[in-house]
Amino acid sequence: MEGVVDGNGGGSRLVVTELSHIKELVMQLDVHLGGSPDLCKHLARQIFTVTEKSISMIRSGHFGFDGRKRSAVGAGLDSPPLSATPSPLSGVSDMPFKTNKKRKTMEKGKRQVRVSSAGGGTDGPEDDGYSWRKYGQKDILGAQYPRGYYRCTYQKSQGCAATKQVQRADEDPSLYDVIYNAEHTCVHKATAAAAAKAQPGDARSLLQSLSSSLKVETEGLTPKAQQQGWGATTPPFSLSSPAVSGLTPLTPENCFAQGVSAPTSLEPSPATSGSNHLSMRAQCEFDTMVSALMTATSMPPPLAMEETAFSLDGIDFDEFDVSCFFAPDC
DNA sequence: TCCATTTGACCCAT
DNA sequence: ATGGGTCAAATGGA
Repeated sequence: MEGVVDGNGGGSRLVVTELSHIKELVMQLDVHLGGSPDLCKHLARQIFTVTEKSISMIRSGHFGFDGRKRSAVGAGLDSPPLSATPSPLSGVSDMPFKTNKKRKTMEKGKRQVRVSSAGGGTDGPEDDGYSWRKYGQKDILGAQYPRGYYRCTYQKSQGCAATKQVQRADEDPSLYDVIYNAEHTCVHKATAAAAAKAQPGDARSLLQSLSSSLKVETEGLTPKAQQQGWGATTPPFSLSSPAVSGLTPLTPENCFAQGVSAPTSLEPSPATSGSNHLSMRAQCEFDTMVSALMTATSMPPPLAMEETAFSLDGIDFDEFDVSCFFAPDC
C-alpha cells in the first residue's frame, strides 16, 4: 500500500540466498557424512557461519516486508505444543468457544508444525503429549484430505482453550500439518512424556530434518516483493528447524530458561514480546539443531552460544511471521 | 452410562 | 456467494 519497500526484495533475496546456501551445505554434508570427517567438520562450520549470517540479516532489519499491521491477534502468540505454561494470552481470553463461531484467521497467535504420522502409519499424527477430542471435520477446498478439528479434552473440566487443526499433507500423506490455537491451560503431565519421547538423533537424521524442513515463508510480503521473486520460489518465511527438543536437553523453552542465547535486555512485555519470542524460539531451535549437529560430527561449536546472543533492540518482528515447522521424519 | 467420534447444519469472515 | 470453523444430535464402543 503506502509502505515503502525500497530494497526489500534485495534484502529478502539475500536471506533466501543464505538459507539456500545452508540447505546446499546440509545436503553436501549428508552426502559426505560417511566419508571424510574433516570435510564434514568443514561443512558443519560453514553451515553454522551462514546460519549466523542469515540470522544477523534478519535481526538487522535487512528484510523486506510490508509493514501492514495485523493488529489485535498479534499479542496472542502461543507457546509450542510441548509447553504447558499457562499465560494470560489475549487470544485465549477474548475468544470463548461456546458461542463464538467466528472464523479464526490464520495469522498471529497460531503455530503450525509438520509432524509425521504415528509409527509411520496413516492413523494420524504423532502424539504430541496432550489429550485431544475431535469436534469436527471439514473438506477443505483444494486439499486432498479433510481437516480435523480438535480441542483439549480438558476444555470442560479445566477450561483449557487449546485447539488444533490436523490436516494430512497433500504431497506426502505420511505427514500432517498441525495448527495449534491458543495454549494449554490444563494441568496435564503427559507433556513431559512427549518431550522425552524423541530419541537422540545421529548426524544424518539431524541433517535430514534440517534439510527437509528448511523453508522460507513470505507470508505478509507485499505483492511487489513477491513479484520480485519471493512468492514464486519460496513458501512463507520461516526459520524452520526439526524437532530438536528431544535430541538435546536444550529446547527453545529451556533455552530461554537457561539464558542461553537469550538477550539479557529482553523484557517480556505481554503486549509486544509475542512475535519476538517466537522469532527467538525459531533461532534458538536452529542454534540448538546446529549445535547438536556439531556434537554429532564430533566438533565443538565455533562460537559459544552466549556469543551468538542477539539484541532485539529496534527490531519489529511483527513485520513478518516466523514459524517453526517440525519435521521429525527421520 | 459415559465418553469420543461422526456428520450435517449453522454462523460468519472474506 | 463461498468456504472455513464450530455446534450439536446421532452413533458406537468401553
